[in-house]
Amino acid sequence: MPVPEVEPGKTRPGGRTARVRAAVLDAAGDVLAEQGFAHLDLAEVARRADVGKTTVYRRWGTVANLVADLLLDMAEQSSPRTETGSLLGDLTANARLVRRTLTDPRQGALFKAVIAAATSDDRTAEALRRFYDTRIDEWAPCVRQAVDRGELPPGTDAREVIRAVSAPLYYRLLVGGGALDEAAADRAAEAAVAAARAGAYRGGGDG
Amino acid sequence: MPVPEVEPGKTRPGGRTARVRAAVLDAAGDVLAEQGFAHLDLAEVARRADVGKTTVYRRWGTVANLVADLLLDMAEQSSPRTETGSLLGDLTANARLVRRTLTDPRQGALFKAVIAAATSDDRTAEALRRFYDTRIDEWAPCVRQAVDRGELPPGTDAREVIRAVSAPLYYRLLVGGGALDEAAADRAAEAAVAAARAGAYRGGGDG
DNA sequence: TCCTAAACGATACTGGAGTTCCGTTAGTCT
DNA sequence: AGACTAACGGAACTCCAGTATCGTTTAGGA
Repeated sequence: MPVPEVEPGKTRPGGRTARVRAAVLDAAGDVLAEQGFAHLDLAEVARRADVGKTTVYRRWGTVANLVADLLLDMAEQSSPRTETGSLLGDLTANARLVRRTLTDPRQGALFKAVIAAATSDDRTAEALRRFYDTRIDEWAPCVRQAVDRGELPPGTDAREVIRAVSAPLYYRLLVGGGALDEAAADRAAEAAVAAARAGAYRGGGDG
Repeated sequence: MPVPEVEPGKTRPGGRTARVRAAVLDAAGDVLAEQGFAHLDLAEVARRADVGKTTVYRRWGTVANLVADLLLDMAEQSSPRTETGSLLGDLTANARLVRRTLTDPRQGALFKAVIAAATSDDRTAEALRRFYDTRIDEWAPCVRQAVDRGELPPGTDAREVIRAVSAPLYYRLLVGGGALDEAAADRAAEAAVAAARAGAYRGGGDG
């Protein structure tokens, strides 16, 4: 792959360039959701996006790059966090949001595909890590508030608690083990709260 | 793909056939561990296994099939569970075993690859699910013993507790969020015990 | 030990993913 | 408005993963 001095789309990001990017990312999402990461080929994405095959190969080049860009695009659309006043309420809201996302036909398949891509490409893995860092940062404050209220022991690692809510849901999505229903989401939140109360997440990073 | 009436390797499983299977699975594991699921091609596996390319395509046909067979092979080698007498001790032992497996260069990469393959192929997903069912069944008894001892509330879903130990470790392996060190393993076990004590895993399936 | 055919493997072939070339379209700047 | 060139896109090409063919080896049974 001949590396261009400046990658396309940077010096003239407006108009057509932006339209092409949007169309390609949209089509890529569709294909990933329908067929999974393994059967994704850029030619088909180009066809669906009504865009020249050459363009897709020039701007993204590999499946991994395309997926990484898709992830970047997804990270920009943030869904606001709800505040219920109690830790269990907040984490349950988070767990249900995650569950709803993962069980949505398009989004769920997309996440599976993105995670699969990240297992064999370092740049995609990095993009994925950043995506979740952003998401987790949005929710961490509710844990810190709980610490301030005295619901949780001081020194509790807020981000670790948020991850603890998601972990069992992703586990079900990727390796199985029961339905990904609302009861599972509620249980994930409940378990995270119980573990945090018991001090299992003390001592980590930020408090 | 012309489906044969009887798939190769079933009517004459001895001698050469078995040697070929072992060599191919071994080579496949190496390639998966080194390059990941995305860049796996059967021709290279054949080359490494010192086996005809035709043979690999005839017996396995697709990457997903090969990975599923590899998984079947892995499921047969069971590592015995240790008994420490306390729930936290048992689950910590389990968490550390899982962590050691996932951080081992070959095994860890292999698990990543297998999970990635399962995201886009139903048969691989089914094989993966069975693999974990077996593993989890091996460890579930220690939770039931804890229930009998009165350490956990009656009605606790044993398999769900075991999954709760693994979930955060797999989450770290696949989507990131901190090092996969022994402290993380110990924390996973501690959190699972705390959540189980609080009754977060009551009401599920077997008790 | 000998026979049958299951399974292997070397070789040649094919289709399509990814690349290159070059002409066309249209964003951006003055 | 006009010039400049970034970015797009059609078409032809390359290369190799996956397939087909057919002869060779060897497992399993008599």
